[in-house]
Amino acid sequence: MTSQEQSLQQLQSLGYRLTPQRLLVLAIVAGGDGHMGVDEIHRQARAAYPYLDLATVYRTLRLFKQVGVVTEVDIDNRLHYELTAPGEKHHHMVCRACHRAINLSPHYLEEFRDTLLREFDFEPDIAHFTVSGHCRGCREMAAANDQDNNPAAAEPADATKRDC
Amino acid sequence: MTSQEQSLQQLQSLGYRLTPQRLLVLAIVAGGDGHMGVDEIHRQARAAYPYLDLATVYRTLRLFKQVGVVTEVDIDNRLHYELTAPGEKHHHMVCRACHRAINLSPHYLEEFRDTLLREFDFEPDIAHFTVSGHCRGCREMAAANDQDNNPAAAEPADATKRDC
DNA sequence: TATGTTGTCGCAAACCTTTGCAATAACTGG
DNA sequence: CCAGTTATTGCAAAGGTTTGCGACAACATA
Repeated sequence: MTSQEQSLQQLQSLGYRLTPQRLLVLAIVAGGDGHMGVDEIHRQARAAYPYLDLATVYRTLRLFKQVGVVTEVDIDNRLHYELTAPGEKHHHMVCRACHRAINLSPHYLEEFRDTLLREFDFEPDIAHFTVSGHCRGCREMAAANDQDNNPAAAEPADATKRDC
Repeated sequence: MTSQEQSLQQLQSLGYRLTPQRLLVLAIVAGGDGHMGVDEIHRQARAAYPYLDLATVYRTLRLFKQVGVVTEVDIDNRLHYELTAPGEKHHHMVCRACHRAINLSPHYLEEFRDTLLREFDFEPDIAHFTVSGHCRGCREMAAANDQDNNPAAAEPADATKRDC
């Protein structure tokens, strides 16, 4: 049984129905290479089934996420989804500047999770966890720029407003 | 010099302008008790200055956040803001079920930050960090409910769909 | 296979938030 | 204190995402 079929069975066993729309969305996310934007998933899905509504895509992906079939990644305020590869689960670090996503092994979060659970009885949602910040490349670029505009003087707003 | 005045000076030194709108929003957030929703801030601000636009409130708060004057908390997909108390900085744990926010000492995140920085050269944005999950109370309630509906049988979708 | 139950769909409208733009106002230097 | 520069405003419209609702379709049962 493939992992896709497993997912479908799981959905069904939880009382959800297997609809063509869901099969389609699952197939597309599974076929994609890495995380995909909602609009891209919708576009591809429409090619096969033109009536599929965007709202349905959102609802389907939200369900898949809830059940653990897909992982949600928020990239620059846009939702992206990728198949949750069993056995190769990972979280994401998303760069606020270049918007690239870097995979992060769960190992780095487990300790954090354990601490919160132990100390506060708070169960963090680490299954869908995204850390935003600034990646190496963008940090180097920012550092270089700071050197350029070097000559002391607090740079005025527009330079400061750079995202990176 | 109060911490508010400090914030204003900082804005100015970064090249931003001190406008009545900004003073107003700052005063309201400072006057509020804990984090406030954007609409609430807007409503209160309008009482003093009816022309203030919601977009301006959003822009102002985004700026304040960027500069570190306020801390952003995402509660159930709605932005909330609170003054960044210097010396008492904290992060938040937000419960996906009851939507309450629990403060979290920075201490718990610093180690995590150091690791990411060391291992990946990735600087996480811990300054504005919110961990979502499920708090003690809601977890206990969920556990209790599971006991009720006990008699085996995978509960159908609607029970599973509960948020907590 | 026929029938009932109820989860799901498509549609349209709402939601919160961001953005483009021209007019305005805050700061700078003279 | 005045004029020039440019950050900021209000407005309107767009953006991505969610939601309410009636019609429909998936599953279970007989």
